[in-house]
Amino acid sequence: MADQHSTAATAAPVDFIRAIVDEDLATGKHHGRVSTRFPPEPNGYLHIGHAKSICLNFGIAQERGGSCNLRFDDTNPAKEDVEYVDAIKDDVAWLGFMWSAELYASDYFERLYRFAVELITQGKAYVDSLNGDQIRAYRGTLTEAGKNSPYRDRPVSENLDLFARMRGGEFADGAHVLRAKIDMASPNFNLRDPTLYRIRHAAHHRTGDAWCIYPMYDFAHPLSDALERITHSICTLEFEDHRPLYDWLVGALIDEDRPRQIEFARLNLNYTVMSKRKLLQLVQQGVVSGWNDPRLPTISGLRRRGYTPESIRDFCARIGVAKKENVIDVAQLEHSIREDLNRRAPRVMTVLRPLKVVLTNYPEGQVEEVDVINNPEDASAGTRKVPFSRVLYIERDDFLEDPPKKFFRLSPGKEVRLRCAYFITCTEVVKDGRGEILELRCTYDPSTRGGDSPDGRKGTPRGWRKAKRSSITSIPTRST
RNA sequence: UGGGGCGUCGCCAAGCGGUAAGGCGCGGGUCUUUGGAACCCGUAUUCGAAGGUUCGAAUCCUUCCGCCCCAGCCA
Repeated sequence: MADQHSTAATAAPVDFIRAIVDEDLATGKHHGRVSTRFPPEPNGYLHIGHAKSICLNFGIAQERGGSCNLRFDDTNPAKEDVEYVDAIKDDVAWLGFMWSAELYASDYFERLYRFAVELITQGKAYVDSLNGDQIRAYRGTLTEAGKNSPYRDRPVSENLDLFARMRGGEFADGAHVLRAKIDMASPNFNLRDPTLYRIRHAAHHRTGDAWCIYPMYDFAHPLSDALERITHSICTLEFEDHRPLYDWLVGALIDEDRPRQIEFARLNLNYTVMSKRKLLQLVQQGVVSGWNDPRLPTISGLRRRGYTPESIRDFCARIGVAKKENVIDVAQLEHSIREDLNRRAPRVMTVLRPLKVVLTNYPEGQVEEVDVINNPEDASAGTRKVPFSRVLYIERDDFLEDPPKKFFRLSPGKEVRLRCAYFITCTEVVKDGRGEILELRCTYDPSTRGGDSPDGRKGTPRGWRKAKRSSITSIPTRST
C-alpha cells in the first residue's frame, strides 16, 4: 500500500537518542535488548510536555522491539496521591500506549534499603547527624569546596546501627540522613556527599506507614532502573549533572547490564504554562475548574478540548528530540489537530449571522430532504438528510448588494449554489425603511437538485439552514 | 566566579570534511461542490563571532561571545 498518509513519524530522521539505541543494538551492548521506562512522580497530572517523553520512551520500545515500563517515582509521600496515579494511567493509555509493566519505586523500598546497607558496608555511605542548615553550610558554594561533616568517618558498624534505627523509627524527622561518601570538594554539587535517605514520618499512598525513611530520587532512580534491567534511562536536561552520581551508584552496586542515562531537552510551548508546580497552583486556587480544564495544557485538558491522541502523537513526532532548549510555537500543535480533524471530523452547516431567503417559486408548505455530504475529505463518512423548504437562511456575508468583480457569492440577479441542494438566483432585495436588508427573494432551479447543474454551471456552494431548524449554540471564536 | 550543557531561517530540526534536508509560520498564486481545506511557487550565498588547518569547513583546532542548568533532608 502506498503510504499516502505517511506521517512525520515515518519520515522523521532518527534523533540522537534513537541513534544511540540503534548503535547499542548493532554492537549487541545489551544482548539486543531495549528497555525503557516512563517514570512520572504521581504528584500531579500529565501535560503535553510529558507527552513528548511518553512518545519517546514508548515509541523507542515499540519501534525497536523493546519494552517500556510505567514506573511511578513515588519516593516522596508528602506530595503524592493515588488520584494522580490513576489519572496518569488513564492519560498514558488514552495517548495510545500500553506499558509492559506497571511498577512503583515504592515496590523496591526493601531492596533499595538493602542496597543502602551494602553501600554502607562498602564504606561508601554514612549516617550524618548534621541538621539541614548545617549540611547546607558545609556544602560550600559554586566556587568554594565544601567541608567534610564531622560524622563522615563514623565506623561502618556505627553507620549500620544508626541506619537500622532510622528505619526502626527511633529518630525524629531530620535527626539523621544517610549520605554517600564521595567528594565534598567536587565541582559537581551532586557528588558533594549527596543525601540518599531521609527520615519522614509520613504515610505513603502505597506502603502506608511501613516506612519512615524514604530514598531520594538520586538513589532510587538508577537502582530502580537497574532492578528493571532498563537499558536506556531517558530523562531531561536538568539531570545531566546527576549522571555522574547515577553512574557512581550503579557502578558501586550493579555488576552487569548497567543502565545508561541519556538526557534530552524538555518541551516548552509559547504562551503556555508547563510547570507542574504552577498548574497545581491554578487547580488548588480554583482559578481553573480542575486538572482537565480545557484551558490547561494537561493531557486531560487537551482531551476535553477536543484534541485526539493521534494529533498529539503527530505533534511529538514533528517537533523532534534534541539537546537544545526549545520553545515550540503553539501553532505547531494546532496544525496537528487541524490536520487530524480535517481528515475525519464530520461537517455541519451553520449560519452565524442569518439572512432570510424566500424561494418564491418553491411550493408553499413543501419540505424535502436533501442528502448532504458529511465529510468531503472522506467519502466513507456518508451523508445525512437535511430539510429544505421555501424559507431558509444563509450567511449575511454570503450576500452583497453591490459586489466587487470577483465576488462569487450571492448578489442581485446572480445565481449561486446552495450546498448539496439547489441553485438559486436572487430576484429581489427587501429592505426596511432605513435601508437595512430584511430578506432576499430568490428563485430556485428544480433541475439542479443535489447541487448539480445539468448544464455544467458552476458556483461555489454556500451553506444554508432551513427556517425553524435552528438551535442555539455557542460558537468558539478564533483566538488571534 | 566552579562545574555541566547548548548555539544551523521567525519557531523547531537534519547535517558528522565535499560545497545548507524537511516541518510549522509567513508571502504570492491556482482551484467556482465548505474551507482557517487542497495544490503550486517563494522564503539561510550561510551555519553565535574572530582567527587557523585544508584543494575544500556548519562539520577539525584555537580564542572569544551569548543562553540554559546546578549550592532540596523535591523529582
